[in-house]
Amino acid sequence: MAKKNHDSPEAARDAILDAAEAIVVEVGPAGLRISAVAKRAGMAHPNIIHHFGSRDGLLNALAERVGERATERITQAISSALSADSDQLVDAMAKVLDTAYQGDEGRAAVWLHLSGAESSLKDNMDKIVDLSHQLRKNIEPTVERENTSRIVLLVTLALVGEVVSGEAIKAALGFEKSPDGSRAQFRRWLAQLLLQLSDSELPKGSGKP
Amino acid sequence: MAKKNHDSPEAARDAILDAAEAIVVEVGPAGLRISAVAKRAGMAHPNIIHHFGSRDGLLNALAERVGERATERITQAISSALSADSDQLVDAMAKVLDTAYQGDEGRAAVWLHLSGAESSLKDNMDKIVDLSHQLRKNIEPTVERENTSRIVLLVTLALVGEVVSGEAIKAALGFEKSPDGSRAQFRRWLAQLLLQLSDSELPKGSGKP
DNA sequence: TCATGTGTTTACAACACTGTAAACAAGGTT
DNA sequence: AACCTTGTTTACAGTGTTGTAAACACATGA
Repeated sequence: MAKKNHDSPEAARDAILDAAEAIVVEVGPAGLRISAVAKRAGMAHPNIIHHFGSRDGLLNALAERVGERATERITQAISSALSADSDQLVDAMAKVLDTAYQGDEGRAAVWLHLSGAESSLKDNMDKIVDLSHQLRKNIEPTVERENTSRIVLLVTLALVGEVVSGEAIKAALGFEKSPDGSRAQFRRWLAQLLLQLSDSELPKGSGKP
Repeated sequence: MAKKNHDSPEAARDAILDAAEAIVVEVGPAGLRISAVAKRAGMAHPNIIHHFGSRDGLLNALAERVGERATERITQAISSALSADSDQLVDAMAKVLDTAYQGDEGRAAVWLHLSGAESSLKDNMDKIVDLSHQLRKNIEPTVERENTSRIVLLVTLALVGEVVSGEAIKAALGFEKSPDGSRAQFRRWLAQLLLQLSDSELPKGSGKP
């Protein structure tokens, strides 16, 4: 006896992707077993292969969806910062970092990329750099785009590191976990630092005079 | 017929750890198969279990060795920077970053930590913060230790991110791979930025006045 | 020379996981 | 009402991986 069908293949695919995303967030990319995904989605595991072709097909589809969502959330947060008053700027910037650092989509995106799943990373990064550069130009019109790229690179790498082993490293360095503890303070600190970089003199392009 | 024995159990363990480290660097922690390690070390796989008890035992032992070596290399580089003249400081600092970012031990340490292997992370991070704070105090005696921790956290997270998906992110952001390309420039830029942070006004601890 | 210890190997057991094959169920279409 | 399409399930095959058991080889010491 077959269980109740989904109305459309899209609905089934979405249900499977939801389950897969939750599991990836929990156990990481290596631990993803399609039988576990099937159990969580309430179906038998061959159904997943029917819809996505293979385990890799599922991972790639998930990477695509998750990358898009994370990028949309981050670009939205930067856009908010773009239209913020200057006295709210630090708050808005901290929120950008919160958005990037806290979202499960971001975590899943990193995990998936880590496991070799492909996604349109370049397009997404381009959008983020564009918006970030607009923000920096709002603060100081003469800033160089090259520096924007560098700042985005630094923050992105830190984000990935945060996702991968942030817990252990922060704990080892004595950053408290509690809300409004030193971790939230760290984000505020970083937000201020990034905004300050827009104003102050950054090292020149080549590094050598 | 058994193949030529190692002289001591330590020699055998070292040979196994060498092979395991090379493989972890290549394929990441999830891809480590003890049979592959055995093949590379020129022995049969049960011998690995004989020496380390289990696959996890091997991973933990490797994490310990690799963490110690990476920490030693990094602290050594910071110590060099400590005794550098001020006109060589940027070079020395860039070398610290190179040491951290390029070493295979660093990559393996991150991979292993990622796979759940335990190591004495806190002790190693403490050493690094101590030396970094000495360096910052040399430049400006009034710097706060809290800020040193934050800077080390930021750079460490970025290092982890670099190891995990640095290739893809840098490529997506248009950083060239060639030696002396924009990646080397990025490290120089970051080195100058970090040194500059020692001089300029950093955000206050709480972030709110 | 024999005995003991241990590094090492071959053969195997047990298990988990992915992917396949065939049948079933439920909807829409003619 | 019969048919076709497709979402879904059960049963199974195949493969790869960890860990075990027992035998083997080589060194050291009595």
